[in-house]
Amino acid sequence: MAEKLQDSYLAAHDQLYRNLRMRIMYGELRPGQAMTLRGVAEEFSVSVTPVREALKRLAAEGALSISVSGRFQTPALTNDRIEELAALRALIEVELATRALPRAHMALVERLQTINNAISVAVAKADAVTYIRTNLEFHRTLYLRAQAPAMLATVETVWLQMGPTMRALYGRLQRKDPPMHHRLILAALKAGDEPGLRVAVRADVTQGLRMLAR
Amino acid sequence: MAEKLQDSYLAAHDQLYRNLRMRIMYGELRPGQAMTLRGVAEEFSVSVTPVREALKRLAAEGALSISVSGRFQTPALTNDRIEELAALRALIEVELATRALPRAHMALVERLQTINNAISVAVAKADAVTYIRTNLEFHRTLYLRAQAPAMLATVETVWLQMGPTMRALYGRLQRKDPPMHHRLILAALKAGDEPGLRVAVRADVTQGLRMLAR
DNA sequence: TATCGGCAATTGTGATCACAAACGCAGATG
DNA sequence: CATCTGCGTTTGTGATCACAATTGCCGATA
Repeated sequence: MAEKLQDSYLAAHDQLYRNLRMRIMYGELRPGQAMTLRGVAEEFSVSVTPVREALKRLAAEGALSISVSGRFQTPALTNDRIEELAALRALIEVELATRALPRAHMALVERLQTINNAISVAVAKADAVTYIRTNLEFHRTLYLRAQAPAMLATVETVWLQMGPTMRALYGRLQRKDPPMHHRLILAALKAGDEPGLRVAVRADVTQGLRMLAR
Repeated sequence: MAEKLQDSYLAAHDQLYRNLRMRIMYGELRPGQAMTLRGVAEEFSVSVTPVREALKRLAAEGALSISVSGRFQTPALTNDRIEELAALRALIEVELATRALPRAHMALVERLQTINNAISVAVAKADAVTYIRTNLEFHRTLYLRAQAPAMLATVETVWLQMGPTMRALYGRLQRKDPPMHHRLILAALKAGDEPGLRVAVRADVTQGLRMLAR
């Protein structure tokens, strides 16, 4: 195999996948944005073969939609689908937070508070991409403690599908308030309050949905 | 594009994907079973290019695992991961059933009963593959009524990951009892009993987990 | 008999090419 | 001014090839 295993070398298609995945999940691409095999191939100076694998993989995860003729573009979600994805987030993330709670020590809460400060800065600067990235980092850091890799992978797929739409929503809303629900989450973590944690996580995840129903 | 759109022609890699996906989800492959690009290519009389796309896609969905050197094989799940996947099933399928309940009319219940009879036949014949397929068909038929395609797709991915393991489990257990929990589900559907439905679905989904903790 | 070393076969990766279908813009037509 | 018709360009698909790394088997050695 051409895949060098020494150190942490990654195959070309895997580098492409990770790079594009970040772009999509963190809202750097608008909904409906088209991508072509040769376009991406030229941008990354590779042939179309690894690009095809990366785009197909992203499409399989719902990060890209494929037109009937096979063209790739970021998905433009309907309101119904947004509601569904938000409900999935609520279901899974409440469970992940619950599983993380007994393992959440002070060091974790402090790390979360640091991330929370970064979120506040991003909000103040109205930097949508940084806001989305740090916000997801907050959630991921908490859920990593749940020791539930399959659940985390599933919810990350949901985040991925919502990426372009979240960018469009947050960019439109221009919210100015710091992350209120995150403070509730931190308080519940410190107090070991499981019911309170579940309510706080559910509220945080569902919050974005409310401003959709404008 | 080489993709003919007339009628319902599918690209070669898509045919491969669907075929292999069925094999895996319905337990026709054992855990840890290896697959090679050239092996599959020869079996389906195509080149390695479409095979690579199909296998990569399945790997992205967790239906196949990739070794450090890039080889493909069906996943051999740890007990922890099985517990996680069962918990995901419980979370999502309870929600899907709840959403399907208000739309579940008599015709649907009758279709479910027909499928249930087929399940009993498969159990009596100790046909693990048919049992798994018809059992999932029972669940899918119910959940289709929920009008929640993203949730259904997510839970199908979970089914996919558990396919080979379920085959190994059911093959070992040789259960003889007809689907008890399914009768409870049907009764709750007929009665419009949402709490009862949620309990029945959760029990049905978690049931397989218990015989794992032998 | 068990273990190690080495070589041949196997395997995944990425580049390149031909091909057919869809796209998109320009020009003709009403 | 709006709509349709062509035609060149763009795009995804699948086959093939060279390559490098892994695998696995066979024989040598202790």
